[in-house]
Amino acid sequence: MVAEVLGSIKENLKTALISAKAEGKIDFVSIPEFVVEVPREKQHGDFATNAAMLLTKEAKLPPREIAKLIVQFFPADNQYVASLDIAGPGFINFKLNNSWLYQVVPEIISKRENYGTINLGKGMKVQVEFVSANPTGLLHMGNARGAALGDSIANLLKAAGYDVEKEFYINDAGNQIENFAKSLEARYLQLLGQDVPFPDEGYHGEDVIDTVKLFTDQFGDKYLNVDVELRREMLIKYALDEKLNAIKNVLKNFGIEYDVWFSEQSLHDSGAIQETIETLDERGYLYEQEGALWFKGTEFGEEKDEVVVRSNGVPTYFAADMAYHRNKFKRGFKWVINLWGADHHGHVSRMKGAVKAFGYDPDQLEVVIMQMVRLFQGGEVVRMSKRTGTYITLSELTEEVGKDAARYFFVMRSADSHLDFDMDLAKSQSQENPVYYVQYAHARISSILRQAAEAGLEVPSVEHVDLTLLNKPEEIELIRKLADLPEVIGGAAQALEPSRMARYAHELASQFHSFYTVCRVLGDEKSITEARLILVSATQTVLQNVLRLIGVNAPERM
RNA sequence: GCGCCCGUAGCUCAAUCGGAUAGAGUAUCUGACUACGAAUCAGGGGGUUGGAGGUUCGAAUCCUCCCGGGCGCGCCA
Repeated sequence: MVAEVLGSIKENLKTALISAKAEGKIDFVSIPEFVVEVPREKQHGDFATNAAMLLTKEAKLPPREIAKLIVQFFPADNQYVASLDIAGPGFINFKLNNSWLYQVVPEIISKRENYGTINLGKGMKVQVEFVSANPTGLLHMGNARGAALGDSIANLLKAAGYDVEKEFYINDAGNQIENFAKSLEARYLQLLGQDVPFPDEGYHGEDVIDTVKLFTDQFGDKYLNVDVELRREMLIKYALDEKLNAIKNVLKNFGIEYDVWFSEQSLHDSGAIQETIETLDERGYLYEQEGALWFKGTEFGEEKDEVVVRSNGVPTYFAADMAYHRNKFKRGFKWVINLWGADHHGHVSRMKGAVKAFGYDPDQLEVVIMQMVRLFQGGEVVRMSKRTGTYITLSELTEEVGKDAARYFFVMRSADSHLDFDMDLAKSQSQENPVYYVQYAHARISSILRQAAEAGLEVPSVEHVDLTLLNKPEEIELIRKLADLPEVIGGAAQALEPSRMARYAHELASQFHSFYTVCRVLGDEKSITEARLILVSATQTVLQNVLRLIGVNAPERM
């Protein structure tokens, strides 16, 4: 509905300018890309445009003069616009009549869980890859942030009409896997009473010992006196499987299901890496130096070239990553989105360089960089270190804080700001905790509808109710908020910013609470009760839709 | 040293393509529960947007320099 209103205003603004030009009042070649938006200040009307100011240079007239002309020539028959005002340096403010708002409510009631979706993506194939942690340990707070953000971004893009696939890239190859194998081996031998040193660069976490215990429960000392290679192979095979399953489970408990789990090792096995290297070589982007094979990153604006095959013949992680991204584009994704931690930001431009080398548009690859998470507990920073094993895992987070609060906290902040995660606040079941504010609004609504049902009052069907009875400021404002959802989803999807949805959820809840304080739903006048029941039901739907996008539950009681 | 991100109210953060008087939450102060859930609402105070220049009708936003914090800069991933 907002889209229709905006469209009609934009159209009429253009008509006004063209009419003014035809009358010789103003001269310009083309109409600039002006915006019609909701002003920050309510007193500036329902919508405002900067069109007049943008034309200043070209028309060689002061902005307020142009604004006067626009107002003068603005078609009088626009069904939504009640009045126009010129304000400030040359803004034109529109005041609307409320007719369009009363059309929003039935729209929500009829679309229900689909209200808010828009067809921005037109079915474009998009891939969102996130978390993609090494299967050598447990997921930590950083992974958790990536999980919450990535899943919400995927949900947003789906709601905006994209054809989305969620993918987890399993880093199950390379040096860290060998390192992991050595750690497992050391723990295994230690467990069997051997006095062997633990590798310096090994994985010190307790969970590695747990994994080896499980292995030993099953196989005992079967691999004590065998070839080192075989022992490591069996250990790593078992451990990767076990770790990956653990990761899948933890993410599932966090409300996240992937479409594809993609193994790095499979790129080695299938020859995809070799093929990628050959392709780059054929195109002349590789050269040999000091026994290694290098990618000419500098030809794509990089600071330096990168090794793709080491002098020992083993391809680097970068080689695998190139093959992986080539594979993504070969699968037909038109928009490839990666969520990376800030510690990987240095890889963005070289990955884009690689994409370009394959002949794809580097802009089709979009890397969302998220900054580090700092954990606070008892007002103090908790240092997290994988080496020493002192870190909060995602499963501990889910258990202690709960999925809803945790996901809300991660999504609440934009990805590129450092996140201070306050454990105590997230855990607290008090008014300080923002997630309850939103959920409480939903619980309140559920309670009203429950009591209405008990009293034999069902939510009536819209066509039999006079919605214009909803005319108090709190009611109008609430409907207004409900009307914004599609636009908010569109903006958040394009900007890849799920934090906007958390903010919207909070604003909507706030508007509902204000309404609730002023307007009694279950009252004496039947016609008003009916209209308000519909409004409340519509609000419930919108709250549910928004919370679903960010993976937070909408409880009926709390 | 070079590159990227960040610096906004006491604290945690917004501000969508450069727009109007920089907004929320929290903390603090004042007020509201004898009908739908007070995990709520209404209101007050709180700012040189790290600093200095510049660009223009207009800058938290863009440019230059400086200060402070984080993260990178490997034949690791």
